Amino acid sequence: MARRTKEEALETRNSLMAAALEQFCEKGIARTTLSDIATAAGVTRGAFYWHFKNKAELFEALWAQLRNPLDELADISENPQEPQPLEKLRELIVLLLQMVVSNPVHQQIFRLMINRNDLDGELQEIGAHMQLMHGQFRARTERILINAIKRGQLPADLPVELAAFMLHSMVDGLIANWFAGDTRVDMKAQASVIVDAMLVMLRQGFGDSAALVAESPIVS
Amino acid sequence: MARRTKEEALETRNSLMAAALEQFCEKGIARTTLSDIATAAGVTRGAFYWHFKNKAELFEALWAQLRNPLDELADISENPQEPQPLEKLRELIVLLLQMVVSNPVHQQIFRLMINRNDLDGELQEIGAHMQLMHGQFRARTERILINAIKRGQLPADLPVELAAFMLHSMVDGLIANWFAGDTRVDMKAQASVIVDAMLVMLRQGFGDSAALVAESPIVS
DNA sequence: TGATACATACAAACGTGTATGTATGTAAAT
DNA sequence: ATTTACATACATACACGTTTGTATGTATCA
Repeated sequence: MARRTKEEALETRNSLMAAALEQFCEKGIARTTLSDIATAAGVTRGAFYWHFKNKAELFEALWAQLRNPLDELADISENPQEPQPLEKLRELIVLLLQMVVSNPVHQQIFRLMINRNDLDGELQEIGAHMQLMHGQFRARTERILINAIKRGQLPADLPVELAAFMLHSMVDGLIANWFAGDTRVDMKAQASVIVDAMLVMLRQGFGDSAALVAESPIVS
Repeated sequence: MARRTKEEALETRNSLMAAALEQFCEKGIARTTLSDIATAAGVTRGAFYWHFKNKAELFEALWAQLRNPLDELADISENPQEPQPLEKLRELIVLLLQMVVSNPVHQQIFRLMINRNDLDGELQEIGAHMQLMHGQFRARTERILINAIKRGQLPADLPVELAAFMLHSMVDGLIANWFAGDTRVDMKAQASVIVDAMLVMLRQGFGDSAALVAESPIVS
């Protein structure tokens, strides 16, 4: 077979990207070959090289699509006038956790971000970009925490940098470990419980009294 | 040059392993070639193939050494008679965090464990083994939590599985994010503060009152 | 008829594994 | 104490499979 109509060509291009995404998530970017992608898409490498210069260009196109949901998510709660910043933060993290475990597209995004370490050569820029988004998320969390402090919803002496780092690390770890599959935890159902516990940590975990917790009996 | 004395041969073997470990941590296992290792060790691939069958065998030898510190760490607090399990858990996690940021050997271990996803082919067994150690750590945490509940140091209605999952995820995330380098947090100095906050979360984060935290003002 | 949308064929690079060469240590024979 | 014989500890060279990139062929759309 040979030349198709424009729509059919677009279809094969989309097939290539979809197949690539799937394989990237399964085996990682480095270990999926162009033949893998082409075969999975039902074409040959010829088709691939017609639509893309190389694997890096395809991944850039992929990432340009995939980052949209993340960008949207990031924009949700960036309002310094928000009267209930802590509640908004709660909703944001719950939403994030639930999306990751239920929405396959988001699963793919986060799988790629978790394995962003194997981005070499021309893909390093994208890896740096992921790193940047990662950092922006933390900065955003910090701003929300500061806003919450201003509004008396978090203690004034909360170490903001540290707290944001811990929050962010915990979310990352939860997602990564859920992906690793060593969990019998139903994260979709428990997301609220998880985030509530995190917020309690923010509100009561950093005072002077916190240091004595391990030694004393519970007060209930 | 050719045949050396036995001691010199052992030296080159050690050089190969040390060079390999360094490269593995830098570029990942998959992306370091046998030439990389040999060159970094100041020899050729001939020397490599004399001492090791292939990259997998070298990594197995490496891991056999590196897992020792982890095994020791795991054995520390496995005592059901421990009267202060929560305090022991606190010490364990603080120790873990501080070791990771200060001890280069432990850094290498955890770098390898974090990137255990790129273990393919013959190395999958080791990847599975790492996964297993990972799971055992969580099981151990669960047992400590149960012991702490028995001794009235944690609330009886604590969801043990979930709490252990969260603890574990947070530690993983902290280490991974600290490695990622996007942190101005001095984790060695703050380790105590971090773990104290985590324990507050365990003690007070899972009750019915926790769900209302985001909406109410702080009580201080 | 010419540009398009591929498939096919080919060349080059890279990494692995193995076969071979070789100088040296080492133990036994003399 | 030498010499001899062999195992050792590598370096070098080659054969192979795999992946990439490109060049070419070709049917079809427009």
